[in-house]
Amino acid sequence: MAQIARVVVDVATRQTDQPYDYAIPDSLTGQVEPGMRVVVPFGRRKVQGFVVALQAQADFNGKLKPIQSVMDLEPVLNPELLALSKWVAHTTFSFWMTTMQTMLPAAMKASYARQLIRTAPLPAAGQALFGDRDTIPYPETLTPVQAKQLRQWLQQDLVRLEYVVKNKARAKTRQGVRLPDAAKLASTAQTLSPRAKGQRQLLAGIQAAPFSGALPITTVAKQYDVSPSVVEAARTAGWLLPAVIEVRRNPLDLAVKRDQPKKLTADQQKAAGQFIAAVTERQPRTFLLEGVTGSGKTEVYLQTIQQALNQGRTALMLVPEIALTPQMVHRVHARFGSAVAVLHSGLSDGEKYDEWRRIQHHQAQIVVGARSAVFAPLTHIGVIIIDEEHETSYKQEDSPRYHARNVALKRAKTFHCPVILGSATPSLESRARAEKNVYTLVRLPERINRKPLPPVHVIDMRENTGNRVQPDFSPELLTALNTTLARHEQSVLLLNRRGYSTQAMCRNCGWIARCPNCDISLTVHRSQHELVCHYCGHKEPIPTRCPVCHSDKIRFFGSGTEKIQDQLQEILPAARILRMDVDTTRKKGGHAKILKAFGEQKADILLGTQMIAKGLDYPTVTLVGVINADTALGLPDFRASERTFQLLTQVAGRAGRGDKPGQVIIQTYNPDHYAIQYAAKQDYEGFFKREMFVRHQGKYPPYYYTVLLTISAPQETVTAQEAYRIANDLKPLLSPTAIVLGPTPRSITRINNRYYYQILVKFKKEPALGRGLHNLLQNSQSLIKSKVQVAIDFEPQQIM
DNA sequence: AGCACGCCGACT
DNA sequence: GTCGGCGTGCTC
Repeated sequence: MAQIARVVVDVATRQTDQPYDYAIPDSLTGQVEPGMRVVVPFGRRKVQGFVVALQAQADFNGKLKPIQSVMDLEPVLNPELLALSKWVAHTTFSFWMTTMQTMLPAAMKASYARQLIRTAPLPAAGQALFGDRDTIPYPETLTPVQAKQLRQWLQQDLVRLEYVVKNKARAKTRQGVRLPDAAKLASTAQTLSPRAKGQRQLLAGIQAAPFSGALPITTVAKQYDVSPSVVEAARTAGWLLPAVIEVRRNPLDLAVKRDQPKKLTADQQKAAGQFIAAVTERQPRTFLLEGVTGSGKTEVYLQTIQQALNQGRTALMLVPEIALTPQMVHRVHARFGSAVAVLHSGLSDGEKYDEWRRIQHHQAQIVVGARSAVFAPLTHIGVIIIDEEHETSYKQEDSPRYHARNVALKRAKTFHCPVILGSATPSLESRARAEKNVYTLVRLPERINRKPLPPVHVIDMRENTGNRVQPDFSPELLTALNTTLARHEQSVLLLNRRGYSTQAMCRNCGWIARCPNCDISLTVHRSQHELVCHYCGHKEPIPTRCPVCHSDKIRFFGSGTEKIQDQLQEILPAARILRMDVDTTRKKGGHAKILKAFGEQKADILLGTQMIAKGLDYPTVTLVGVINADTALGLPDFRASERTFQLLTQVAGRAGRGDKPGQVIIQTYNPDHYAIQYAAKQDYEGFFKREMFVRHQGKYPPYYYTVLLTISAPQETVTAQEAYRIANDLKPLLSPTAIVLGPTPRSITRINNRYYYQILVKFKKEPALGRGLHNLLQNSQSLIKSKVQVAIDFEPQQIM
């Protein structure tokens, strides 16, 4: 008989990252299962914990405390997810508790409260504190005098301190009614006042055609053609019984018009055929679907999903957050209706919780969502699709630093199902695996409409710099913008830099506005009348005089989207310009709103950061302009070329999707750079070969694995010291083929008054490294007192 | 993460 | 003497 529960507690630290044994009290026998949340005493407090196993015997040699209560009626993590959470924790060097919480909707994260309970009469000061209540929330602020008093009362047992674990997750409910038994209903006819006309009508209606179960008041009113207040009255009178109804907060418009599978082109058919066979035969294979923009990947996905459903299986489809547009969601929804659950950041916590529950209760067989949807509680998965697989947003940047692609591959192995990775510009890692036949390469080389890709002009911005009236616009781009405008067609302009200006500088003495907390200059946000730090969020007013030399010659350098918008408006006064960046899309739905306005042709030019490059599919766009293709190229990251190529290729694909021919203009100071050259030719395979050579030379992925250690502390000397110590501890663990770069200060060494140093390890095969890194974290406890933090990132996406 | 325990300097 | 400063170590 299992009397012991092993519980991982909600205290995310290295020391407590392990299961603790708890006794299952008699009152809870049979109610505790692995994967359930429980409330347990931990030290003096009460905390939430996850039951990870049941045992007959305790591992712990001491007195066990009992579980206080069980938070769930059924496990929130099924055995597959429980095992997966452990695997993710281990492979990403994060806490088990954290990975389990990551799998659940935010609404299920516990919140904690302390409360004071009066157990005996208190002196006057206590009366003031408690008033006429015996239980009060723990006061937010206490004066030293109050604190001292409270301590005394606690010691004298006049007051008790209690810890409460709160479960935030609540299904949304509505007031409803259900029917009493037939006899009661029949007797009501006599007791009802003759003047209660409405209630009589309702009663007659119900007797003629009774409803079953519980229905919302409004539904009943509508069904029997009475006013809701009549139903309300019937409930108050007691002949309709009150009921609480769980309603689904509804993120999808359920009244969507259903569509049918489309006829596939020969290429699509060939691809879909392979996927469908793999789904049917339950092969745990990974496909890399390399398809140019507009080649109809989505239709292939949808038909593959259909096959999974036909087989009685479920399907998981991951899409980058930014591409999870209403258009995209609508498409899947139109095909599969209410079998689809959508998980993305646009939903409220409550909505996410509801969607999650629908999946858990098998009411949804298809999940479409961003990164974290990879943990959706689906069972019997028949296929996993990752669209735009090269997107860096599939890697979570903070702990747990998991890559959705790796998690998907792991789950696919468990479920014996295929994974389809789709992209027009696959990541080098994936494309290289296809080269080695680890993945099966499938190509969709042509656009569905057979339209050629639009011509791309690369403009050398080094020429005629001095002569240009508008330093940010080449004559070619201006002409194209003008003619497009004249033809009443739409343009998309990409500038990967938000704000107004990247620098505010004094022309007299050279002073530059810098962030007080970070080693970076402040960005000018003119509409906000502020200087903003894009790293820590620090804000200050724009100075009118130089704080050093007091001159008024403060000038702004480096153009951001705000400034370009101003300039553009000046050059093209007639143009209606929409700006889309983090600043204009911060509000919920802001993103969709701008896209909708542009789609309805309420603007001529859409100017924005890289978010405009993804998922935007408007046939009316005939001009795509890239104002500065070099922003990403200059970064000290080995993926700079890959990023640039992907971004340019993607944004170029936005032009000429309709009947009218499109064109693309790329402005650059590096016109000869291969990333720009291959992007202009839309030649992925060419770029792949060239970049593979570069990576081989530099000993970078996909030829080598990478692990990035980031060491940070409030003092730079401490940070450097610890970084060197860690590097020295690490080196003896490695074989001679491994390469250790650093420690080096990060390019922005100080952010939010913490200094960052990093160590990059490149290796091919290091069996001892994983263990070594885990030990390192284990021992890093000693670093806590000097406020040193160590973060380990396996296969980092950002190396800066 | 909290919280207790414990060991030292500054006060009612 | 004791109150409270924070350094150290534990929580089944």
